[in-house]
Amino acid sequence: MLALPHDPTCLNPENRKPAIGAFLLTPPDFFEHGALVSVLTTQPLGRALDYRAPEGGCHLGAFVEVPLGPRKVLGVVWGAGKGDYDLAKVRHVIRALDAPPMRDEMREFLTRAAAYTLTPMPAMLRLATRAPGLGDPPSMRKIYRRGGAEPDRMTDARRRVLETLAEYGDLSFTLKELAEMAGVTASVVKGLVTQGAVREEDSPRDTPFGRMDPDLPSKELTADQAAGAEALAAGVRGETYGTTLLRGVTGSGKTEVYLEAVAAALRAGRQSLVLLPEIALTEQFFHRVQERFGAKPAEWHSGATMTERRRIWRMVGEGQAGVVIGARSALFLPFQNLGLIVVDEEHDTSYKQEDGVLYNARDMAVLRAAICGAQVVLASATPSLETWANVEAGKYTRIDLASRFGPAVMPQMGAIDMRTEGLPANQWVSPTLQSEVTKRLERGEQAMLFINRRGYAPVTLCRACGHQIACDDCDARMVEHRFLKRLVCHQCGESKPMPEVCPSCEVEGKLAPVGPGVERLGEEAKTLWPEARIAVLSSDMYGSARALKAEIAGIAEGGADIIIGTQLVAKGHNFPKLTLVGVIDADLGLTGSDLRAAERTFQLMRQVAGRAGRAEAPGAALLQTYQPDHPVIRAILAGDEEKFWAAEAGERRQAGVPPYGRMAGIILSGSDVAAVFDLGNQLARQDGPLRKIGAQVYGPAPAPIARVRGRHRVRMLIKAEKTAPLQEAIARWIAQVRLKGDVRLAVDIDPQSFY
DNA sequence: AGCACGCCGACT
DNA sequence: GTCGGCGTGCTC
Repeated sequence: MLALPHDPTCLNPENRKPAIGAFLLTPPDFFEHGALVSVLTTQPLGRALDYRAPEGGCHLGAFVEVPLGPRKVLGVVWGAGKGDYDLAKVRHVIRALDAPPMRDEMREFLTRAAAYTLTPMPAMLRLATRAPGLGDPPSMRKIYRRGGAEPDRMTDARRRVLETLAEYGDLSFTLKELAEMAGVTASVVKGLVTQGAVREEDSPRDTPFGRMDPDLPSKELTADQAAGAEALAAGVRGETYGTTLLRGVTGSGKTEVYLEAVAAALRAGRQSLVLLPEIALTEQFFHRVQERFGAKPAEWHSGATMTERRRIWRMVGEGQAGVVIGARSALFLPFQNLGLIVVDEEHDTSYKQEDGVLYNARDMAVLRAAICGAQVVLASATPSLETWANVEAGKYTRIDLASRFGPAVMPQMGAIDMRTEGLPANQWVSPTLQSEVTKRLERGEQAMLFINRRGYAPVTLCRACGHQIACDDCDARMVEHRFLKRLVCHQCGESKPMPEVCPSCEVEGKLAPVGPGVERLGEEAKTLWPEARIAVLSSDMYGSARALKAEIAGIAEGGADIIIGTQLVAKGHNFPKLTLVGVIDADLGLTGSDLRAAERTFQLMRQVAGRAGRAEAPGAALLQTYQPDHPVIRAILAGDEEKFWAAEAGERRQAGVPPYGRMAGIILSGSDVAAVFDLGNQLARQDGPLRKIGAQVYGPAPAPIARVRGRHRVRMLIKAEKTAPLQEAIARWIAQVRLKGDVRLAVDIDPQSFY
């Protein structure tokens, strides 16, 4: 059976069997010149190809350049050649690249991750070779150190240069650095080079990361935190696989605690990876890490430059980067000696999304750690039900952190029953919420209004003919963004200017916004509190992530009285002066048939509410709802998390859905609706391989957004028992059909949302 | 993924 | 008659 990230019993290194492919058993680790090797390329070929080892031979796992037709492509030596191809046609590897070979554990990780997510191996390999300039020789620069000779004539300037070099012993400098430190011009140094008193050398531009010192004084930990930190550190010292849920609300010191696990890994000489959702990769966070360890960690994220990426990839691979802080793709860096993976905000749904390959970084972190004998820390204030269930099942251990400020940090929760508020049309702040906000403003405190909808209004309706403006390429309504003066499609990002006349009936001046968005709420707030400083925070209103983060920092320091924000305000930012959070539409997300809706709403509400209040200024959270008796709303109000999870777990167990059953989503897409549905129906008819494992197929049905970027989308859903070998069955099932034309088929194992 | 080969429509 | 559409197949 396949090792499943949700099932650590399969991941125990002791009962782990060599997983996929017999070549992993005992392949030779070096191939002499001319020997047959099997090379996996990043081209979508579906299998590895045989080549002959290059002059000088190559190691197992070596990164190589191979000829493929008229082209040269990147590949990895995956094992001994199979010899099943006409030997006369087998070509030679062009060269082995100047990079440490891929380790066995990385090849095993990629193989098992590919099998789990049903991803073709070449696509998987691409994730692990995303280093720019992998094939290039290391980039060089000139450095200067003391040479053997003495200068013919000693001058003041020359003496200063030689003294500087003597003072710093065996350190070396660039020309600019040395000249600056000695207070001379570059020509003085050049003169000494000619004399042989200073030596000019080539040195790799990619330099190791600064040594992280685990023994610098850490922040003082409470007894509770210290105990948690020690438990995590003990796990790391054990040098075996294990996963721990580290649970604690904002302000409980989660970060300090897991940084002690990082310290333990550093002391043991092992590397650590801290995964954060992209949005949480803030300057502030890096400062904390630098403060704790006295040096900058490697930062791997989408905004990193080519030079930074190349340096990190190389240094991680040479073991010269002790701590990497990164977004999900950092999981595929070539760690040599990984001892710890922290997944912060483990419940965050952005860990699961596509960059070509559909995988959940949290689950892949567990898989990777299990393979290389590392510890995993899953940190969250509001863990996912999967993690909660794994704790209940005894697969993960659990550490709870109490708040530093005592239990009072969770704000007082209340519902505002919108059925009795008598709110006029086109207004969304109820009188009750309005007066509560006014109270905070009078006390000089901050209030936040939360609405999880970007833009001005979600729907633009023609009052003359009833037409709703939709995207030309998608079956989605376009959202007015008054800030941008445009209509935007939230599916494909397409936008167009706000029209004057209805595109359907061409009547002028009858287009009307319907429903609230964050911008419209901002407008309402301005009329309700004309004196207040109001900040509207939405990801699309700032040119760059940096600008947004700067804005948030300004607001946190008191730059606004009322904060109006979308989901992004719920993530990781502290607003110390904030004492009231008003949730405009707590019901949003409760409707629909998405099984995870309750979980997501619960987590989001807890997070937003968690922004309000500190020990010295207790907070309150008010939920505007039309369904105050809805079980999820009641659970949120009661603040009884354990009860909520237990109830939610019960319902999912009953329904046989994750994490108590297994699911997979199939997305078929193409420009011709009929062709896409034909394929779906054909798959539904030929469900033998799925029936054999007791799995059921639902669909085909149009996807929630049935057309995106001009491509029609059809969804199918597969449900199976937890122990069923789902991936193998799906692989056999889809192998029965051939894709014609531009029809595409994607498999989504453990989908985040399923309709 | 690329690139070549190959078999049917509208043009100099 | 040929130029060119993109369906099918191959790359060690």
